[in-house]
Amino acid sequence: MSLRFWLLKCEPEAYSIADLERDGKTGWEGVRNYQARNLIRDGMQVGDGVLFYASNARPSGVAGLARIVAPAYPDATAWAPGHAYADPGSTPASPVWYAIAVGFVERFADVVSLETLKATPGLEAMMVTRKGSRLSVQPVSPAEYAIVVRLGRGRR
DNA sequence: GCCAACGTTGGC
DNA sequence: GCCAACGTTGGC
Repeated sequence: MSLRFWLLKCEPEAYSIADLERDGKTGWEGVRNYQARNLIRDGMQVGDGVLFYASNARPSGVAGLARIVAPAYPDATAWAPGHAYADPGSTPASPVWYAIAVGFVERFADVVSLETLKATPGLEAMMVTRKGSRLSVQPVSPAEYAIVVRLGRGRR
């Protein structure tokens, strides 16, 4: 199966591309939206490319690249007592929520801002450029991924 | 901090 | 199953 591409959103205050660079890889946990869950559990494969998107940032935008480094696994934070993302509906025997392991690839010298994404031909259909798109896990086409990588590396 | 857009919840 | 109320997201 050929590689797929994704956009993952996170607020830098919670976890930034610099944190991922430091850690090398991280568990992308705490997703509590069914559409996003389905993409993680059913769509992501090891080796897939990830646009690391910083939301609620100045500016918001794609801060770098990552890669899926392990298959999806049940999100144990759902049944961790007192955890901020605890969900009594999800149990080890019957997990509802899934997480994915993401590895650092590259940090862009400059964030490719949402404003730039919106203004770049070829990205009109990209979910993140559409008004009101709140999904924290989004599919990205190979062509869109290539365009954003080019923007991030400063070549036009 | 504001608030529009969206997803979820729950009464009926 | 409808839909109003509510909570959250996220750009600005």
